[in-house]
Amino acid sequence: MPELPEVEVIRRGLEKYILGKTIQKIEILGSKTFQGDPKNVEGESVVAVWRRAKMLGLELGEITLLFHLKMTGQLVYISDKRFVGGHPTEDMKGKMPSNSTRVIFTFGDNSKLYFNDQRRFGWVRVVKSAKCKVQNEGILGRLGPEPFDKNFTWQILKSNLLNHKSQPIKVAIMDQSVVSGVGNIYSSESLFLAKIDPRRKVSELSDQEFKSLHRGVIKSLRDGIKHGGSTRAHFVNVEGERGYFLDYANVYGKEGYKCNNCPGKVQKIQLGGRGTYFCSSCQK
DNA sequence: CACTTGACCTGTCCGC
DNA sequence: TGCGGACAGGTCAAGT
Repeated sequence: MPELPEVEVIRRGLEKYILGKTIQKIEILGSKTFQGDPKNVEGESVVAVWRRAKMLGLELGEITLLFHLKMTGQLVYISDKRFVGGHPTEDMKGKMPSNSTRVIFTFGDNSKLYFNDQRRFGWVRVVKSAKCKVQNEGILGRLGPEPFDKNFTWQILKSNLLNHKSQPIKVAIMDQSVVSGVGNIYSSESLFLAKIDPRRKVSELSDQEFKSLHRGVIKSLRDGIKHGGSTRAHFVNVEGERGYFLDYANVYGKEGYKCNNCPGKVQKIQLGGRGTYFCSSCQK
């Protein structure tokens, strides 16, 4: 599911609600989802909630709970059997855990965090904190720069993309070693903002186009966060609320609609096996 | 070696 | 109403 904006929206919600709380109990309903020994986690307190690419870390001192939500993962926080804020979606009302709940964390104040994941691609792993922080090894090692970091310049973007010279730019920009956190929705949106045809080979792009794309990536991700993330089917924040970025998106999911920028129509094609949306009249 | 397809899972939607 | 197939936010592995 979530790309960078959705994971960041979840991170902010977790920071608000569970920072400082002690994990008292872990119930594992889907054994594949939880990797590691829950005994090492029970009794530990959350000292930080961070995000790297599309992964979330709950820092517990010596160890960290590392989450990847993949396509349909959700983290929903419930206090006293009521939603803390917002409005529960219909299918959540009165029935948590739902049939897709895989792990339930109970905190010292008896509030709970539900890890739901319909397709079971997502996971949470118990890892050593120190290893997590060393970004040159392990699971975080192959990730490209964070798009909001100062060190993510257009020159770095260009240089990383040039490791994928012959790929279509849409496929290359989704590679997590190029820039981390861009997935199928925001890649289409970034290329629309940059006015670049998603089928173009990386090797054909000019410096001006790398600059535009760099701006487009940052702007589309920021807009995603601003609107609470993208909900196609599953994404909700920790309060169970959907996100509204897709109401503002230019091309994703807009097949057949008029382009926001010209008289053309938005088209849908397949690239690297993924649905790709663009306007062939103004993306060249 | 570069690129594509399949696998991992479950659910929904669409056409017949 | 039922059935088959395509498709869905991600990432690996295997195949060509």
